[in-house]
Amino acid sequence: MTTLKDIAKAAGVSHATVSRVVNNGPKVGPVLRDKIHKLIIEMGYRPNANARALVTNKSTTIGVVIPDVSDPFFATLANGIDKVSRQQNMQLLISTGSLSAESEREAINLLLERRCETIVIHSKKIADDELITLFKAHPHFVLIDRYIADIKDRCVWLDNNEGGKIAARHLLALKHRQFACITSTFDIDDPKLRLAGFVDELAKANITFDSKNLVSAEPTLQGGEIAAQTLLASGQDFSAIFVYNDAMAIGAISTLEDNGYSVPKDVSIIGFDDVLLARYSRPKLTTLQYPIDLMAQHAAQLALRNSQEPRIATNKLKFIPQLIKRESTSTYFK
Amino acid sequence: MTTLKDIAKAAGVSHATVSRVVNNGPKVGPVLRDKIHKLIIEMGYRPNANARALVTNKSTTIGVVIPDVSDPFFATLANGIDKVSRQQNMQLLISTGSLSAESEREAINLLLERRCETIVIHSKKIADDELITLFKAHPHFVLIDRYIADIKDRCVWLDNNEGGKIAARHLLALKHRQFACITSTFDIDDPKLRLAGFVDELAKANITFDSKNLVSAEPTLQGGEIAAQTLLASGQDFSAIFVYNDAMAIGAISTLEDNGYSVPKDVSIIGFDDVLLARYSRPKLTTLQYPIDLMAQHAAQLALRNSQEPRIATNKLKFIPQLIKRESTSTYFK
DNA sequence: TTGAAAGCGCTAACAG
DNA sequence: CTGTTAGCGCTTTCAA
Repeated sequence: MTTLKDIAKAAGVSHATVSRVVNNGPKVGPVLRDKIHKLIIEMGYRPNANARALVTNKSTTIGVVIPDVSDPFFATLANGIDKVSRQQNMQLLISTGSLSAESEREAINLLLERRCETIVIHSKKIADDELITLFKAHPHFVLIDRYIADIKDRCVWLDNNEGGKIAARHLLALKHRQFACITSTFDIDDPKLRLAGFVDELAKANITFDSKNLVSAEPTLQGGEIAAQTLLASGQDFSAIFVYNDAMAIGAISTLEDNGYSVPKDVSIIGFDDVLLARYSRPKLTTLQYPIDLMAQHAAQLALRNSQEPRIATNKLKFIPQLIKRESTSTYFK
Repeated sequence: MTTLKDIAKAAGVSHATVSRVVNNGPKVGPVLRDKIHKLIIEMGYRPNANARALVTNKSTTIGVVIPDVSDPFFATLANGIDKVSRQQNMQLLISTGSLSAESEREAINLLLERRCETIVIHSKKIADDELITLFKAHPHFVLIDRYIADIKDRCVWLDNNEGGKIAARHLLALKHRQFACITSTFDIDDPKLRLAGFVDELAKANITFDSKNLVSAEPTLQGGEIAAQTLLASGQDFSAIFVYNDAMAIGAISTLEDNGYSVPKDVSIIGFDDVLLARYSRPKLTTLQYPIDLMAQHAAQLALRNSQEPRIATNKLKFIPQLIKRESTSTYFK
């Protein structure tokens, strides 16, 4: 590829001068400037970003650690970050670290080697302690979708617990009194927090959640189908189900309807996340919105701000899921 | 950040030696090697990828130009590339260039500056000529989702025309004789090719497609809803609709059902793409599968192979959409 | 087996 | 306004 020197040689000037015109630097004579500009176009010169990064110690790159690009949730997350990075003329470097501590660590390391300006990390598997150490060492890291008290001003997170409470209040207001829950088998905090919030809120209304009505499965559509089958087979009574996420909720609905139960007439269902699917399932799904796009944008802004001194953390860090009332929940009357 | 020199100083050796142990290079004494290894861990050394890229002229980066990370189609594309790049210890640099020639160009340039090992480009707006010139200048580029004859051994593409034909054959076999089409207003080739294939195949069966039954809208769910309304309002007769993509098809279905038409009983609908939604809509959508994940993997492999001499192009380049028969189409009988 | 030295392409003083 | 120079962190000969 053409380099600064090539241009300099062709123009009969020093490479410093060429560098100046490339960077619109301090005054260069208009004649020279024009001549060099022409040469740059003609010879198809493109500055080498690596060389630049090396000398300036800036990389115009924002790194993102996510488990999987194709998952709509993470795709939306990445997109949120991309939106703000484009505004700042930065680029997205994605490092996929799927759900093991080892691979998350590896993903972070790769980004570290790239000397990204800043890094937004979605990590569910690395332990709190390790993350805390890591974040102390790298002031430009930001954690998304997870709250750790010791580094709380660098966590952009959703209050899952509150989400569970909101779900409970919604169903309670609809006069439901017997509940079931479908949760995820994945060993992360989110399902526990959502469930705990839900159960706590029931308790406040003097309802003890019967753990026989709790079923776990994989957090997928199929998982939801299976969980609903289990629930049905158990012969327990319930008029409403709080489901870990929308995919499972939609799976559960299809099982229920296949078994002659109508949603919401016989059973109310509430999901979590508000993915695209939720809006177009039949019945349309009542759910709790996970504003991941917005959160990602905030995380990116925070990250960018943290990457430069002085660090000011005025960002919104904690997000509350919002109830999206659609058609899968209704008043209980029997 | 810690550098090679820091480690060298701490170990009392030259930085060349440290470089050797970092790269498992030619024999370094086992004692030294151990000592240095320890120091590397202790001091948290991470090689600077930019410096490395500069000197080796390799970047272990694979660039991707797509309009939008959050669109499930492109997210899947990116994921396909990510899969093969991970295998090769490469990383994904995403450059979003939305739907204007200028921004696509800009996205490519940014990747060029990064000296990516190779670049997979999804471009719908840059003219053929310009792309041809660009590709001649950069033998490591690969074009995805578009076919240009002059650079055909570097295009990984779907035969959209054939897709239209397959749709037509399917509906014809189901005894439909009166058709409508919903197409996209976006000024790219895909909708035209799909439609042309569809119409041509009808012609083979001696059916002239009535252009009054053709409606265009934005290629989104809402677009599909609107298009179906227009179709309904026109009062034309048809028993089957070939829709540009799944999102529009699902939108069309919801409009039809809201207006008292049952799918597929009254109207058969066939989509295109086979996105996730297609599998979980009600009725489940009959559609043509766009194997974008697979295509992206092939593109990445081709790209990687093209980035090193000698260039051998043994890859599969042309893909044919496959009919996925679900519930939204059925035999016509009236 | 190890070190010295050159240089990748660029920016940023510092001179002139 | 322009050139000279040093050096970013690293790999890679070439010597020792």
